[in-house]
Amino acid sequence: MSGPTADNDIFLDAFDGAPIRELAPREVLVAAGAPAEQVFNIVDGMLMLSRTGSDGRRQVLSFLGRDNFVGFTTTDRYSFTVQAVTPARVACCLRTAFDQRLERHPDAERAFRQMTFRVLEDMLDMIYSLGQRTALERLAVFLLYLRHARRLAGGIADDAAGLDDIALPMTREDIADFLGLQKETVSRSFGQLEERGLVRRLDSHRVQIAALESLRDLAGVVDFAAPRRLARR
Amino acid sequence: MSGPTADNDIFLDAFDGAPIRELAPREVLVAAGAPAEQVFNIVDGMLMLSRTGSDGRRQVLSFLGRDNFVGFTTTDRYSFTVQAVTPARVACCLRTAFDQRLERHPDAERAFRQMTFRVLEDMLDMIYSLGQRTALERLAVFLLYLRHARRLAGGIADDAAGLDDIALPMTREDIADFLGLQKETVSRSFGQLEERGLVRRLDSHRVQIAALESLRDLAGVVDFAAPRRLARR
DNA sequence: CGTCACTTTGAGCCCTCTCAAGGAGTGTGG
DNA sequence: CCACACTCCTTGAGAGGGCTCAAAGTGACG
Repeated sequence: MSGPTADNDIFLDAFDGAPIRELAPREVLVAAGAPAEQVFNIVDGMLMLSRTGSDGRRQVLSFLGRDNFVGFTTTDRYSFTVQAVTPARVACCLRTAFDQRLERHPDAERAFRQMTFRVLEDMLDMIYSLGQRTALERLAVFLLYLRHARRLAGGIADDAAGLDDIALPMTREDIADFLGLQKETVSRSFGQLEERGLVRRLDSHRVQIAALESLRDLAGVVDFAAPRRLARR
Repeated sequence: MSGPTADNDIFLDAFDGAPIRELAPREVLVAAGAPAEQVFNIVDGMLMLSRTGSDGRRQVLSFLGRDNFVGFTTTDRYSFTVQAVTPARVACCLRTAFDQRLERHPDAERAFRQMTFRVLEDMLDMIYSLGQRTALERLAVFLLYLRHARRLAGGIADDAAGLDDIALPMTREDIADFLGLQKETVSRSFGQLEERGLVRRLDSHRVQIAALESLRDLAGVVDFAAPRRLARR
C-alpha cells in the first residue's frame, strides 16, 4: 500500500538482489490474517489490495503498479489481501530487514514517511469519492486515475499519444468493489459514458477517452473552496 | 489528521510552551487552500476535518479529539478544512520547527511514521464502511467509533460505567457528511436503531448504547476471511 | 414569548441494487 | 474445425434504500 515517486530510489535498493516471486492472475500474494513477515516491491504487473468482511462483502482498497510497495502494517498480521490482477513479479524483502534499513538511514525513514503521507492523501480522495460522488462520477474519476497512474509510471507528458487508451486488466466486479458499486452498475455506467461521447469502448478491457476535458468536468475537481458554513459571532 | 497513542509523548513536548489558540464552535482553524505553515495539537475539545468540492458537496474526513495532531500535508497548502466542533484549544507549532524536530530525533521520526500508518489504517476502515456498509451499519460503526475514541482518551476499561453514553457534539449534517449520507437519513437511522432496541435517544445530542453486542453485530467486524475467489490452476 | 437553528417525520421519487436472461470471448475436447 | 463449456460482460425489468422536498416539532437564547 504505497505510491510511486521520484525519491523511491532510496528504498529501491533495499530490494536489490531480493528474491523475485512470480504471480499468475488472481494468485494471492498475501492473505488477510497471515503473519506479516514480508514487504514487497512490485517489479512488474498489477496487484490489487482488498479487504473482505465476514459476510463476504469485499472492498478493493487499491490497484498497485510497478514500483509500488505492499505489505506494510502496524500490526503483526496482514489486515488485507493482496493478489495479482495481471501476471506480475514482486521483489520480496523481510520486514525486519526493511525496518532495520529505515532505522539506519534517516533519509530513507523520512522519505518513507513522506510516501506514506501521500498514500494517506490518496485515501482521503477515495473517501471523498465513495462518500459524495455518484456512480458515473466515480467511474470517471477511476478512468482518470488509471490514466494518471500510467502517466506517472511512464513519465509521459499529459498530451502524449495513446495515453487516452486505458487498459482495464481487472474484472468489472473488481472495479465495482473498488468503487463501492455493483458490477452491473459499472457496466451500465460505461454505457452511459459512451452514450455521452466521453469514452469509446474498444473491447471489454480497453476504453478510449474521447473527451478528456468533459470527463474531468464530470469527475469534478476537488477545489479549495471555503467551507459551506463559516464561523459565526 | 492523526491518532492518539501511547507514544505520543515523544512529540507532545514539541508543543511545550507553544502558543494556544482558543476556538469557538464552527470556527475555522485551517482553511483549505491556505499556506500550510503550522501544525497543531489538540489540547481540548473536538475538531472536524473536511473537504468540500466545487459544487458544495462536503465530506467530513474525521473527527479529532484531545492529543490528536492536525495540519500535516505533503504539499505547501492545506487541502482540507479544519474547524472546531466544540469549544476547543489547540497548541500551534510552526511546521518547519516540527520538521526539524523530527529530523533531529530519529525516535520521533519513527514514532511519527508509525502513527501516520495507524491513521492510514483507520482510513482503510472508513473506505470499507463507505463502500460496503448500509446507512444503519455505518451509523452503528460510528457510535462504536465514538465510544472507542472516548475509551482511548480516558484510558478506561471496556465495561466502565457511563461509557455507553455517547455524546454527539456535531450536527446531524456533520454526521451525514462523515458517513456519506443525508442528514434526514441519519435521523431516520437513529430512529431505527432505537426501534430495534440497540440505542436510546436521550436527547438530540446524546444517545445511550442499550445493546452493545447487538450493535457490534450490526456494525460487523471485518474479519480475515479468505478472499472470495482464490487463484485457480 | 418569539425567533432561529436544528432535528424529526412524512410522502414521493430516483439511483442503484437484485434477479435474470442473453451475448461475447476463450479454452478444451471430439 | 467445430461444438461445448465456462467465465465474464451486457442489458432488461422490477424492487428498494436512500435522497429530495416539505412541514411540523424541539430546544436555546434574546
